[in-house]
Amino acid sequence: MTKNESLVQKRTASPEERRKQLIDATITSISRNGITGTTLTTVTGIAGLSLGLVNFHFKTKDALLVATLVHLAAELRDRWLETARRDDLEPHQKLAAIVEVHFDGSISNRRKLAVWFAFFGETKQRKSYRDCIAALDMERLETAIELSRALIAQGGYDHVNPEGIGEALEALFDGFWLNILMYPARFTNDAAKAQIYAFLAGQFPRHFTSAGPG
Amino acid sequence: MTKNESLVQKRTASPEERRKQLIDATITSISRNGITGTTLTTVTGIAGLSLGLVNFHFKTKDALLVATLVHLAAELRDRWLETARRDDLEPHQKLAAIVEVHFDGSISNRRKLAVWFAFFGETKQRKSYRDCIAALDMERLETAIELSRALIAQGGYDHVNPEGIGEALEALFDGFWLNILMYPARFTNDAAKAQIYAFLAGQFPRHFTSAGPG
DNA sequence: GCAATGATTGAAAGAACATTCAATGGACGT
DNA sequence: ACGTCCATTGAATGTTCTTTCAATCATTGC
Repeated sequence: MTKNESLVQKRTASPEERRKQLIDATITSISRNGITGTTLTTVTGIAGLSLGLVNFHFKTKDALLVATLVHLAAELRDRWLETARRDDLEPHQKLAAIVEVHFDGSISNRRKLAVWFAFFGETKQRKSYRDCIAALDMERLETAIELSRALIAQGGYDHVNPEGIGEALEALFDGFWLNILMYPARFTNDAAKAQIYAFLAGQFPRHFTSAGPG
Repeated sequence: MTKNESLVQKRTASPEERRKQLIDATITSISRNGITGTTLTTVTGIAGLSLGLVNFHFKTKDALLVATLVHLAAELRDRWLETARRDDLEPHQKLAAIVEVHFDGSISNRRKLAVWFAFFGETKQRKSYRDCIAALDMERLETAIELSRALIAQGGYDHVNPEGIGEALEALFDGFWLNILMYPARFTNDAAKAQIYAFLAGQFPRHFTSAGPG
């Protein structure tokens, strides 16, 4: 009795729905068990689906992992590109918007960060992971360099090196992410933003204060 | 014939020697194959030893992995503590020395960085990894904060937050390491040092220039 | 030389895993 | 109501990997 507590989940769903559901379960599993401890059994267990479904919707386990990374990468890219493309913003406001996106709680939380670093750890080995992340990182790096160049022209910052700013921002994004993942009691999204603004204020004092875009 | 090209390796060696040799092979294997692709067969194959030896010198595979991380962590800690303890150096020189150690080629190379990030990716799961790294990171963070405090007192930097400097340095170390691992063509040890000095020059202009300690 | 001790080997056992697939079930059009 | 199509299930398969262990070998002390 009490057999059928239906409405919880329909037995069949569209492939897109199931794929999304399995990707979501993969994120949860990697954040809980690491990539080593993530098996098709843990993923389907979390999703409440049967073992065989992964190989039906994705061909292989590896394809599921790649799809998971692509999902996260696309989500992040969409979010920051959205603001970088607005033409009602000044360069320094766009730079600030990119910072805000990277430390927004919907992007920068331990569940998702655990997945990023799980893949970083495997990166040397898996070319497909590399390629997927590299394109996004380089696009972001080039964007930050362009915005820095515009700022240097605007503000007469003669001794500032735009490539250096871009590279330092990449390092700060990844570095704060890692520390937020590992030491959440000590490192928070707000503190990360504050430190990055302090860095930018040191380089572009007429456009940034330690509190944000000036 | 040509059976015995001896002198290459004695058949038996001291446990310490073998442990060191196996840890070294583990680093190589993780950097080549990732942590997922690292098996006792790949490790012993690289070391030129037989499969059973790992379980003789370490009890389990997991113990070998932990020992590998401990080895790297101890190496790094010894190196930077050595300079941080010297009493012939000024605070800003000690800070600079810590930066130099972290981006010295014997510490910051892709072979070893791959191992660090392989473990970071697994960190949430494996408590022993966490503990081993956390102690080192916090010790380094507190040291940087202390040095910043001394610098602030010396230089009259009223608006600088020492905790923030320490946290930003942690992020910059990890972030540049990750980018050196992933994009060695774009990110180098020298460029990382230059950017970190630029950051410090922004905060402590009377003690640092973009070229290093002033 | 000769035991005795400890290191080394590799085959075998046992566990965990990805993948396959034949059988089942449900939704939807007619 | 019925048939078709596709999603779903989970037992079975075959592979890979860690761990064990009995046999072998080298070294060291006597």
